[in-house]
Amino acid sequence: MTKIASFNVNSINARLPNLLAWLKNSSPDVVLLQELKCQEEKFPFDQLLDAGYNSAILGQKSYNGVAILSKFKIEDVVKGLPNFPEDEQARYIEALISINDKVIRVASIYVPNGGGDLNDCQTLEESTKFQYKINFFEKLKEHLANLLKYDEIQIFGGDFNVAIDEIDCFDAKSSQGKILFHDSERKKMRELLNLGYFDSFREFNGGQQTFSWWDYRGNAWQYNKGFRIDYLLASPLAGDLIINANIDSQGVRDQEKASDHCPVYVELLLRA
DNA sequence: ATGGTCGCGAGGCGA
Repeated sequence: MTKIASFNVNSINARLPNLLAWLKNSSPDVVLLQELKCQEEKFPFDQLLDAGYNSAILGQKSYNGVAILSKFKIEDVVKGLPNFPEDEQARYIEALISINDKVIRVASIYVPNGGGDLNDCQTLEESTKFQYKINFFEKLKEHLANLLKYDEIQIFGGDFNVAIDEIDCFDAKSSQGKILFHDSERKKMRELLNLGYFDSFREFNGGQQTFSWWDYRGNAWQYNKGFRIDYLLASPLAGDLIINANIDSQGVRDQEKASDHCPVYVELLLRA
C-alpha cells in the first residue's frame, strides 16, 4: 500500500516538531507540502532525511514555498508552472517518483488565497489579489490539461484555497460570495476537475462533511468552523488505483503549535 | 462583527 499526502504546514521551520511527529505516526510515502515560508538554504533537509525522506523544494523568503517529500527517489523536478514563468511566487513543484516499478507524477500546489482588505468601491472580483488567483487557476488548468494527455498515474495535491461545494463549508450561506467560496473561484476549481481529475476525498466519502482548514482566529477549531480547501486530484489512471482517501482531521490540528491546516491523504494499491 | 490569531522578522503584510 502506498500513501500520498498533502499538508499546508504554515512555515516548515515553525512546524518541524509537529511535522516529524505526524510523519512518524502516519508514515506517508510521499508528502506534498505548502507554505514553507523559507528559502531553500533554510529548509530542514537533514532532519527530514534522518526521518527517511528525500526533499525537492521551491522556496521563497517569508511567503509561499512548496516541496515534495518522498521515501523514494525524486526525479525530473519541475519548479514553477512552465506556462507561467513570470510568476515570482513559489507555488508549484512537480516531479516523477517510481514506486514498485510504477511511475507516479506528483505536484504540490499552493493556489493564491486572493483575499485580504479591499479598497473602497472595490469588489472581490476587482481586487488585484483575486485576479491573480483567477489567473493562477487559468495557468494551472492549461498545464494540467497538457499533463492529462500523457495518460499517467498523477496525483496533484495542495491548498487550492477554494471550497468546492456547500458541504465543504461550515456555513455555506454566510460564506457565499466571500473568499474561499466565491462563485468565480469555485468555477475555476470545477474547471480543473472537469479536465478529468477526481476529487479523491469526495469520491470515497460521499456526503461526509470533513474540513481541512480552520482559521486561527475566533476559536474556529473549537467551534468546528472550517472549510475543506486542501485536495488531492487524481488522474483517471490514478483513480483506478486509489483504495482510500481521507483527512487527518483529528490528532494534528489540535496539537500544540499546530498549522491552521491538517493533512489530507490517499492510499493506492500499486502492483508491478 | 472591517474583529480575531498566527508566522515572518523586526513594522506591517499575508493568510
